[in-house]
Amino acid sequence: MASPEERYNFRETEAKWQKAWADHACFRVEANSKKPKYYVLEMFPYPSGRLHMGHVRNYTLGDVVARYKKAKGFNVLHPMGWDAFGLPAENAALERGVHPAKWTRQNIAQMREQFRPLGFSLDWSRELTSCEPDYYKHEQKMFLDFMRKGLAYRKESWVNWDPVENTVLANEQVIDGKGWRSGVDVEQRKLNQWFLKITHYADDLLKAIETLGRWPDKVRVMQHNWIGRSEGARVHWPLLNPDGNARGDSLEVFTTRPDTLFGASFCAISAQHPLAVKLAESDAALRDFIADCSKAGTSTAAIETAEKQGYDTKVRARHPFTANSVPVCVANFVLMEYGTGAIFGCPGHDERDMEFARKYNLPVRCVVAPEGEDPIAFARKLESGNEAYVDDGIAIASEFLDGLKVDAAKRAAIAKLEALGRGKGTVQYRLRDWGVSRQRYWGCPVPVIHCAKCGVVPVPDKDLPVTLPDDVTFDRPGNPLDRHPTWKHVKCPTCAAAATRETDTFDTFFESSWYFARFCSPHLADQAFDKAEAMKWLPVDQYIGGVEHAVLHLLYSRFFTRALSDCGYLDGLKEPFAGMFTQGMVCHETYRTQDGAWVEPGGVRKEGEKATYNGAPVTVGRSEKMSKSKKNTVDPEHIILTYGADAARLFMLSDSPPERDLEWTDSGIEGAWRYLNRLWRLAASASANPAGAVPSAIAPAAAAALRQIHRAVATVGEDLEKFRFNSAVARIRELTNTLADLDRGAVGADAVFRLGMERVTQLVNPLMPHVAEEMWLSLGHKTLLAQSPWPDFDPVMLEDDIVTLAVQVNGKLRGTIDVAKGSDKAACESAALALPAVQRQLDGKPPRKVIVVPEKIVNIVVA
RNA sequence: GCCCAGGUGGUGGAAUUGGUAGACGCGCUGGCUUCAGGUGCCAGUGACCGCAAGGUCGUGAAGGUUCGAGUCCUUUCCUGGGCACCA
Repeated sequence: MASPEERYNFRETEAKWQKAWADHACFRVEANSKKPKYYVLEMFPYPSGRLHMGHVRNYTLGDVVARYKKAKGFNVLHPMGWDAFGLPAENAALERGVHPAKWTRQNIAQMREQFRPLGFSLDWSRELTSCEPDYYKHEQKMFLDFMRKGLAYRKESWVNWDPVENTVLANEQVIDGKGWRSGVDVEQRKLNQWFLKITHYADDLLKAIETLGRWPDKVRVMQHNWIGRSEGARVHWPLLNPDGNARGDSLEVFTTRPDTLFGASFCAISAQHPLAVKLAESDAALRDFIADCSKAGTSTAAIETAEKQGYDTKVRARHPFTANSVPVCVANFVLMEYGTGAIFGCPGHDERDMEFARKYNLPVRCVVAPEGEDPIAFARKLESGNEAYVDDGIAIASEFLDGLKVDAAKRAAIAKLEALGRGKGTVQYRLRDWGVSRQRYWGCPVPVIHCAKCGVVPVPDKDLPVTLPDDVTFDRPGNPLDRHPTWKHVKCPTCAAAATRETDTFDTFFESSWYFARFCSPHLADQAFDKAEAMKWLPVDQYIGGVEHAVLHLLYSRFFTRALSDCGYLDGLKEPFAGMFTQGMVCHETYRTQDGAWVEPGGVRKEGEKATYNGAPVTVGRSEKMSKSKKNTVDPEHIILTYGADAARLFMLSDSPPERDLEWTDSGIEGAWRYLNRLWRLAASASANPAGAVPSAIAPAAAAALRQIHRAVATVGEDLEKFRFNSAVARIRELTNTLADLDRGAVGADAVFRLGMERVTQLVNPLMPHVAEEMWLSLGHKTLLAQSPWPDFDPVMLEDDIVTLAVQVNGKLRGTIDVAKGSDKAACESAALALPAVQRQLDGKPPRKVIVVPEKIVNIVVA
C-alpha cells in the first residue's frame, strides 16, 4: 500500500511550478532573440464567465504546441485575450439589470482565475480586451481608413427585423422564421447599413486558398464553396408591354448556361426585384403574391418544402438572339441577393425550371443532347418527360451553336451576346459584402456623424475614440444608443451644424478580425499595432479553434489582412494564419429520467447495465456535445480540484485524435490520474540511480530498451509536429511500460532506466508540464524543464540489427522468423521454409513461388 | 439534393508507400497485497472450435485487382458535419 507521502500532491506541486514559471517569466517572448519565431494562437474566448471543457481542450492543444516549439528552440509568442463584445452581455443587462461593461469585466476576472490553475504557457503580459476603448479605438480608425479606400460603404439592405424587440436579428437568431426570443414572425426590412467590401478580394481570397497548405482540407473546401465563384454571362432581355410594344427598358439576367438560351421559355425575377416592386404598384394581386413570398422566407423547413410559385406579370421579354419573346414571372425561388435577381428559365436543362414549367404549362425545349445519342429521339423523350438534362452534350436546335459541346457553346454564345451588345461574359460570386452594422449597444460604435447638410461625415481622427456612454438603460426594447438623451447629438465636424452620431455598432466579428495583429504590440497607444512587429510575428504559425468558425471568422480575418495591407498597416501580408487546426467537440453521455427530463452526470449512478438518478431509473442516451440544455456538462474547475490540471490535460490528449470529438468519461480521467502517479513514482525511483553514460556493453534487454528510448524521442517529436497527440501519448506509455518492466539486475539496466526516465520526463513535458517539472527536479536537475531543450536521438539507434519477418503461406500468417538485418532473400526463404508450421501447410508439396520483401515479409505460394 | 468526413473488439482508438489487424488506454475476469475500500503488483481478454497443440472466421455490406487489401478500384448501406431553390 502506498502511504500518503508516496502520493503525488498535485495541488501544491502545480501551484509551485506555476509560480516558478511566472517568476522566471518563462513565457514572455525573448526580445532581440536570434531564434526563429513561432506564433501559436488559440481563438480568444468570449468571456461568458465560466470556463468549459471546450476551452480546456482548445488551450491544451495550443499549449502542447507552444511548449514543444519552445523546447525545439523557437522564440514563441503565445498570447491571450478576450473577445468581449457581444449579445450575452446585453441579455444579462436585460435579465439581471447588470451593466454590460460591469458584467463583462467581472466575467473576465473570473475566467482569468479559472485559467490560471491550468498552467498554460501564456504570455499574460500581452492580454487584451476587445471591449475597452484602448482596443476598439484602433478599429474605428481602421474603419475610416477603409472608407477612404472605398472598402467600407453604406447601402440599403434587407434585414431580419424583430418587431417586438425593435432590433435587427442575425440569421442565426431567426428560428423557423421567428425571433429567437420574442417568438414572433420576423419581418424583412430595408435599412441603411454599413458594409465592408470583401467582394473586392473575392478572387484573391479564393485563389489563395491553395497557398494555405497547413489548413484542414475541410475548411478550405468550406471557404471555397462559400466564395462560390461561377462563370457565366449577363444577358439583356428587352421588355415588352402586354400589348407587345417595347417598354424601352430591359431585364438583366445572370446565367451560367448561355449555351441553353435557345431553350428559354420564360424569365423569372425575385419578389424583391425592382421591376416586381414597380409592377406591384399597379397590380394588387402581385402585391399579395410578393407579400406571400416574403412571409415564407427564412425558415429552412419552409424553403425545403416550398413549392415553386410564380406570378405572370404579363410583361414579356424579347430573346436576345431571336424575334421571340417569353413571359416574365415573379417567382419565389429566385434570390434577389444572387446575380441580378433575375433568371431566364430553360426547363429542358435545369431541374428547377422544369418543375416550374410543368406547373405553369410553359414549353420545354431540348437544346442539348448527350454525345452519341440520337438527338431527335432524345429531344422527344426529354420534352415529354419531367427530368431535365443537365450534363455535358452537343447543342441542338440552337442555330449558330448547333454541334458545339457545352463549353464551346457557352463561349460562342457569350461572343455573340457581346458582339450584339446584348450581354457579356462575367464571373459571379456567391460571396456578398459583409454587413457590419448592428443596432446594438454592446459593440464598437461606428465612427461617423450624420449631418443634414454634409451627409455622412467621418469622425475626425483627433476625436477618436467614439466611446460608448455608460449611462444607458435596457428597460425598453431597441438600441439604447439611439434613445440616449445626449450621446448622439453632436456638431458636424465639417460645418458645425447640429448633427447626430451613427448609433449602430460593429458586428463583433470586427474585433476578432485583427486581434492576432494587436497581440504583436498590444500596448501601443497611438497605433493599432507596430508594423515591424506585426510583420515579424505574422502570419500566425499555428492557429487553433473550433470548426464553427471555419468560414466567417477565418474569411473575415483573411479579408482584413488584405485590407490592412492595402491601407498601409501591413507590408503586403495577405494571409494571417499559415497553419490552422480545427479541434473536435467535447462530448458526454446524456441521461434522461422516465419523464424525459435531462439530468446531470454527477448524480447518475451506474451498476452494470442499469443507471439511476436519486434511485429512479434513467435512460442513457448517446454522447453529445456538452451543453447546458442537455445538462451533460462536466465542470473543469471541479475536475482540476479533484485530479489537477495535468491529469485533465492528459485525458484531453489521450485516445481521441484532436480533430475528432472527444468523449469525456470518469474512467478516462481516472486512468490519466493513475498514469501520472505512476510516472512520478518511477522518476522518484530513478533518482536513486546515478546519472551517467550508459556503458557500451549491456544486456540485450537493456540494449533493446535503449533503442526504444531513441525511437520514442524520434516518433513523439514527429507525432507532436503532426498533431497526433494521442499516438504521442501511446508511444510514451509504451516506453514507460518497457522501463518499468526492465530487469534492473541486468548489466547496464540501471543506466538505461535512468536515461529513459529523463527522456520520458522531457517528452511528457508539453503534455503534463507540472508533473514533468517535478520529475525533472527529482532527477536532480537544477534548471527549469520549461527552459530546457527538446532531447535529441541517435538515428543509428532507431534500428535493431535483428528484424522479425512475418511468414505467410498463401497470404495467411503462419509464423515469424528473426533474421539479421540485411539478410539476403535466399536466407530468409530457407529460414521461412524451415518453420514447422510452414512445413505442415506445405504438406510435402513444393512451393510454387516465394515472395520475399526484405525486412517485411515472406510469402510462400503453394498450389 | 450537393459537398466533406467517418464506419476496425464490450469500449476510445492504433496500424509509414498494400506487407504480422487490434498498438496504447478504458472496461472486464482471475490472482497477490490490504482489517476493508481504493491504490499498487502479476496473469488473461476479437469471435468460434479445441484439454492442448493448433485451426477457422474477422476492419459496415457485396464484388474486383494482387503472392498479399483496414489500406487500391466498382457498386451499395449507414452515421456525423457543412451548404442549400446560387440560376
